[in-house]
Amino acid sequence: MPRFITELKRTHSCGELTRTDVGNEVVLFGWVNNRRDHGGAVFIDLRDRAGVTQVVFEHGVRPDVHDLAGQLRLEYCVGIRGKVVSRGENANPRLATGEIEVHATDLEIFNRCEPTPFLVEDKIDTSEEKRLQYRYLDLRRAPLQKTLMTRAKVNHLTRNYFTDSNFLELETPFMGKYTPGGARNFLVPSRLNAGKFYALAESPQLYKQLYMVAGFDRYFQIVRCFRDEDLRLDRQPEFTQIDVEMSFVEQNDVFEVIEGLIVKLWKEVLGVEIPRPFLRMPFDESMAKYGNDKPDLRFDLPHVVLTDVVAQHGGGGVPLLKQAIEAKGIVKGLRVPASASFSRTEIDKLEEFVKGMGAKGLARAKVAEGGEWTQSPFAKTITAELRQAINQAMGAKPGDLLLFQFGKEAVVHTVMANLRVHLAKRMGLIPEYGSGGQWRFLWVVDPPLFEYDEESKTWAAAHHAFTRPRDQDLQYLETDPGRVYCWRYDLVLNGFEIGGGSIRLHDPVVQARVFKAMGISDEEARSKFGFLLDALKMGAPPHGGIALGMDRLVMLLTGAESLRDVVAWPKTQKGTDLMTGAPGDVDAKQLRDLHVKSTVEPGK
RNA sequence: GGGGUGUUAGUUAAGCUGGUUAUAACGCCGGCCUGUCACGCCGGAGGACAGGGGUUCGAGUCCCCUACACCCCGCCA
Repeated sequence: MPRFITELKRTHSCGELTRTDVGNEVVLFGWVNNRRDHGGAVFIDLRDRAGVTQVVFEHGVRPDVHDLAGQLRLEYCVGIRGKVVSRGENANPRLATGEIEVHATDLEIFNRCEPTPFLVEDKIDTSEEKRLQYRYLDLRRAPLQKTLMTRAKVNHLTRNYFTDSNFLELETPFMGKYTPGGARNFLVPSRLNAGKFYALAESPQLYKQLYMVAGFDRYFQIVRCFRDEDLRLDRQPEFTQIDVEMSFVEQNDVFEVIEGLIVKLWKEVLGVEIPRPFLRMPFDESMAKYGNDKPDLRFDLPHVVLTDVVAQHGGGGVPLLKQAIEAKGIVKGLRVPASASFSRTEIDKLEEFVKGMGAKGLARAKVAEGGEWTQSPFAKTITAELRQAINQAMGAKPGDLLLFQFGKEAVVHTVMANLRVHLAKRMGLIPEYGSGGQWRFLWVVDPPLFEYDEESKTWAAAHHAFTRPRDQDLQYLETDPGRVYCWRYDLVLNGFEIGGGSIRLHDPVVQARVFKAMGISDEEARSKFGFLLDALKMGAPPHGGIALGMDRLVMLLTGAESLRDVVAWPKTQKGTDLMTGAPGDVDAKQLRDLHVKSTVEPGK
């Protein structure tokens, strides 16, 4: 028998043989996806990343090969040689290669396989814990193989798109200087510099701006970023950004380039035409109507801000509302149409849901024929005037359910934003996972430059300190910082933030005023960002850019339920790698070399 | 730091108001079978019920704590 690999080279993948190959001799390599042993004939579904082909071993053809085939088990890695034969009447329409099969004349078992911890099949039937522990087996499954192939395609298309548009792919350091603010950094102790630490880059932000100063006026990079923050369904501690920066541009120029990329990706990957230009919405409108800056626009269910209405009526006889107004809180309502018909029990469940997010409760009212409220804690005390005003503001109709939140602005927004999405899923307006075939792209634009930090009683940069304020707002920089809006933008798709960026502040004079408004002294600014401030004084061009969350893009493109399904080797919610056991212990000598001493007691 | 869901053969699940030997399917092992494709048939092995503590005559089942996984709040400029 000739040797596989050295003498018998692979001629085809397991996904490409068709009728036209009938009669040809082929060599296939792959894994045993399934076996059906009939004694005199053994059927094997042979799988590689391209697909599955049925291979038949018949006793009458080659008794020795047939005997060996009898040893085959799931996930054995094998090579076969044989002849392509039409299956005629026995064709399997569920298989892409179902019209043919290969009658094997040679077989080599490259490697046997112990019983796997779970069956390698398309529709997985095991815990995510097991999948992550044996990730290389999980990755053998066709859905994940397709996802990673899509990911590779997105990489490829992105590189071509930017390269064709005269962008340069330039790299930036992962190990840099720790800069305060923003995401928590992973730290790397320096062996050569006792007591000093590198920080892993949370993004290439500063370096890409310095590329602009250096004159590389169109930059992009598909780059890994590191953030030591708690994980979520759409957040991993290391993730990939499509990072872009351009000189001599305004916001519209950035949108133009990015929309072009998105349209291309959706067309090439999904065959879907995305209309341009994308919708735009001011940040304040998004907060008011949806409670966050990443609204899912596949459904309506808007919030109604009732703060002013309630204030005008002095709380309308409801003590809780009065207190909320007096404490400078806000009041929001959400109208659930009568058609949704939530039962009392279901509404109580909604209340549990919102309490888990910091809500004190879930005030509700069912609207009766005459506009009266029933099943409501407010029904008895609220004045008819306020009730009517709220009904009118919310467009309430008989049978509708009105839900309310009031109190601290941030909590009300968060609770109502999550409630809105939760309701939409319960009402079947959007699926639990996936796009449902709807792609609602949105630019959220024009946010405030600062947000007030209750703890430190200071104005902090809502994003980063190098975002360009709107020219017409510069007059308020010293007197009323909350009125200063800026050239910042987020790209949102179906409730996910898939990108964000800004036009940068390249004017050193304005930069100094921004730092001052933030209560940052010149010395402090110098010590933290001196290199960038110097650079801005040396002919820095006007510039701006954006970073797209590459993993999230792929997650949405593939309909994956979580970022973990589009990252080949992801971490668990506690940031561990269940396959390798990282993070792990290191020995005392390593720590000594790094001038590091752990504060954790041994055994803890 | 907080709220929620879960953890029973290799895997997925069943196991009721606590009761004697903890079931099933797939996988695995042995045997039979030449047209299966969720192949079929016969036989077999395989379990510290996540860990610890408690209640009880008796705990997979009830209570408490811990660990791990997942979802969310905080956090993520």
